[in-house]
Amino acid sequence: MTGDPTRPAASGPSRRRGAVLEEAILRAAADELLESGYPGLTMDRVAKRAGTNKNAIYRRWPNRAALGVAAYRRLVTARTQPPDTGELREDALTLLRRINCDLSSPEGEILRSLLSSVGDEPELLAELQEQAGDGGSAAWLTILERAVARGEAPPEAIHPRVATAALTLLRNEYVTRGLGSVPDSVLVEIVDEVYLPLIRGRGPAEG
Amino acid sequence: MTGDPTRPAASGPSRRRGAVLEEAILRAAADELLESGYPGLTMDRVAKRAGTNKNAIYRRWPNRAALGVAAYRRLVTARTQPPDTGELREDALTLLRRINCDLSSPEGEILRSLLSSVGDEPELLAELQEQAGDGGSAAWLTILERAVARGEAPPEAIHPRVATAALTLLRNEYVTRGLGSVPDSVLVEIVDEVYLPLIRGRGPAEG
DNA sequence: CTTTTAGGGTACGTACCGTACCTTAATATC
DNA sequence: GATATTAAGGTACGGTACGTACCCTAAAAG
Repeated sequence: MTGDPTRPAASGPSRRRGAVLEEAILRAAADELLESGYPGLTMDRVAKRAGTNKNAIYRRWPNRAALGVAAYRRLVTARTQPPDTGELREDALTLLRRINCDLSSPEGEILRSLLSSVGDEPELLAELQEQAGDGGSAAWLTILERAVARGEAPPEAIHPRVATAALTLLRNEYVTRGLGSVPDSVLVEIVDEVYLPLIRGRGPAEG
Repeated sequence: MTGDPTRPAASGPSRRRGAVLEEAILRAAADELLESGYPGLTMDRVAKRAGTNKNAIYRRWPNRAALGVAAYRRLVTARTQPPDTGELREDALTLLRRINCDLSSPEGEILRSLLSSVGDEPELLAELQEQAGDGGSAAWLTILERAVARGEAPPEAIHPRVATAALTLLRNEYVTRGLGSVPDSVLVEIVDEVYLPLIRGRGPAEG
């Protein structure tokens, strides 16, 4: 095990600098995140894995939490494209299933542990939320707007808090139940018993 | 500063045992929680504050998280009695304001940090949830049932996930926004834009 | 070629968890 | 009342990890 693909085959003392080194550190940190989760992410191991030392890390990120957030960003590249099935119920379910899948994946667990560990650093928290939770907010508004255009939902339904209500309830399941993924029946229940009735209830009040 | 009110004025070597010592430890841990929050709760400091040593603690609780949960229990004694204003909207707002108050209190912050730190220990998590979040679930069902009895809400509205939807949205605000309390306008919005429309929408579908 | 910048190596200081070991006081048992 | 047992006190330790300091050296800038 002498060949380290991340370094140019130590023929001579080739020392990485700047962006190259930064990338190597982030790669190492992201790999550690995947293997051990955020609680298992240690500065020493990241430094070792990146083939550098803690100095280089602390020159770029002030502490472990900041590195964790930065490394997590490398893991989540996919942007959530809103589905378009022609029916609001199907759109909502699809979106919810997708998010459930994301949240129950290893990356999702990492995200959750990160979220819980940076609660006292608002900057990092905001950065995380930007990448994860609220990124989906736009998608929910989109499917709702399409439903309105089809006449499937009243225009009064278009409201950020309403649009993302299903997402919020799903997130709550994760907070409440701890580990593992949320069963599909719960997703269906959220859509049929809460989300759709809510949309309906925001229409013009019946006599 | 020689007088320590928690110990009988070291006249002779009076050694506390059993329940007395346990209470002293829990008091010390609860005080530390209030002063420094859960992240600042350390076994050494609790031992010192209780006038004992870590041995006595570890003989009772297996680790720091368990002690934290046990100590938190000492801080939350009040049980949530459901309001009864005669109107669903007022009941919901009152309940929501009460919970907002609880969550934004120092105890609420402790609860949140605890919740985030014991995510991997399902037993402790369940114990915490029992004391805090789901304790309110019954209250929400109660005010909803009363509204149904008054003819203010359709009987179909009685559903656990529906009843606690407002609570869930409020909790989400805390998770999303980090520190501080949630402004009252948000509570009103949750009730008027989500909770009440949801209740209405679960009535018999019009035309 | 010299100066500046930034990475490498390493050793610390500190904090904290959880454990081990022995001593000693308080209770239980005879 | 004497003795055995239980549990608390005191203390030191091993282990881990964060964050810092120092000095040396390679790479880039001038």
